[in-house]
Amino acid sequence: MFNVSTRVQYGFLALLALADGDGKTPVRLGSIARDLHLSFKYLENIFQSLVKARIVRGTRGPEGGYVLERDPRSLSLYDIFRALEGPVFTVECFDEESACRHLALCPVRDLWGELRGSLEKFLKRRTLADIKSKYKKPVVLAHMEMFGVAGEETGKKESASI
Amino acid sequence: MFNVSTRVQYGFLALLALADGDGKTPVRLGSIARDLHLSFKYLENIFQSLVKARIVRGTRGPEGGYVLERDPRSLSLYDIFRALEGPVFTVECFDEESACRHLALCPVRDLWGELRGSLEKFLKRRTLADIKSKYKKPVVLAHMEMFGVAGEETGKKESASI
DNA sequence: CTATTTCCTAGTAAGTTGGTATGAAATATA
DNA sequence: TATATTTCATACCAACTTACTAGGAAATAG
Ligand code: FES
Ligand code: FES
Repeated sequence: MFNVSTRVQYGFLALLALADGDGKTPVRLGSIARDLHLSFKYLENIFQSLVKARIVRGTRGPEGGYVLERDPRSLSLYDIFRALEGPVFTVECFDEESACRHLALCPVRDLWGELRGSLEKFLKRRTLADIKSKYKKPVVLAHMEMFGVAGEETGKKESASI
Repeated sequence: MFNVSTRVQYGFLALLALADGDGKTPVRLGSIARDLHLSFKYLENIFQSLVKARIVRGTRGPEGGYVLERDPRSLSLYDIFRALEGPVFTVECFDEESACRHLALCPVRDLWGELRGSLEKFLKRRTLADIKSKYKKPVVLAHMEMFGVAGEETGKKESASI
């Protein structure tokens, strides 16, 4: 089965939030989590993988946050999958431990190879910049509107209503 | 992540074993399990799904076994995936319960749609007959040789060596 | 009647997914 | 220097999926 994990879905959305900015001023996870209605803790978890893969760079403390470390035009969906999920495509026949991997000529093995190839080709072709430029409106803003949130970015912590 | 489950791998291999035959005389799971070095019980489990999906038909008793119920030229890899794994592609954004599914215009949502499309297109294009005809040698025979098994189909239960 | 083979319903151990919890380390600001 | 803020690091957990196994009922050829 092919499942796009929530790690990838949320991570990708959050990366678009970084790409929406000017690329210089760090974006806090707190604001992304609020805007996209996602778990802050889970986003932190996800972003540690992105840091390790050198896709983003974080700076701590007040005025801290994350910036993209790679050019969105060369940052592919494949890179993001690899950073967040590890291997993109698995099949027993390709594993070291598999009994059948020594059969040189096998149409079934070839089939899995082609499937992997087609999948990777798709993922490598799409970059963060491609997706971002697909519609005029910033993606994060669009999702905020979906939740009926007013776009107050530096707002005063939505008032002390508790 | 995309994982081709062992259900699909083994099931596909076993279907090729049926396709290797004349299409009339039933093939027993016992012989397939022996030739491909797979678990008989697991194959039974897998074939129940194939029966339910009307891909194969079984007849019980001695001289029983399975035959293909569908033409290999129209039996696609997609059909086999569906029968054995259920949904081929899942992503939260497409689910009923997902928070974001009501956003009409979303480049990210479009991206997942394209990914699904590309995957399904690949799987629907390949048929059992295609793969079978890719090499001259029957696929099952090739795998048997890999295990160093002599091709004795109706053999005498590999002698009472226990 | 008996051996053989599929059919059917369960169950289960290991791995993956989708998160939480807790606290340490760094840093801007006062 | 003290403090609030933010990332960094490690560990944990519940629910779900995967990859099987178990035990027997039902059909059928000889
Ligand atoms: S060699 Fe792995 S399926 Fe044929
Ligand atoms: S609507 Fe689901 S990701 Fe945008």
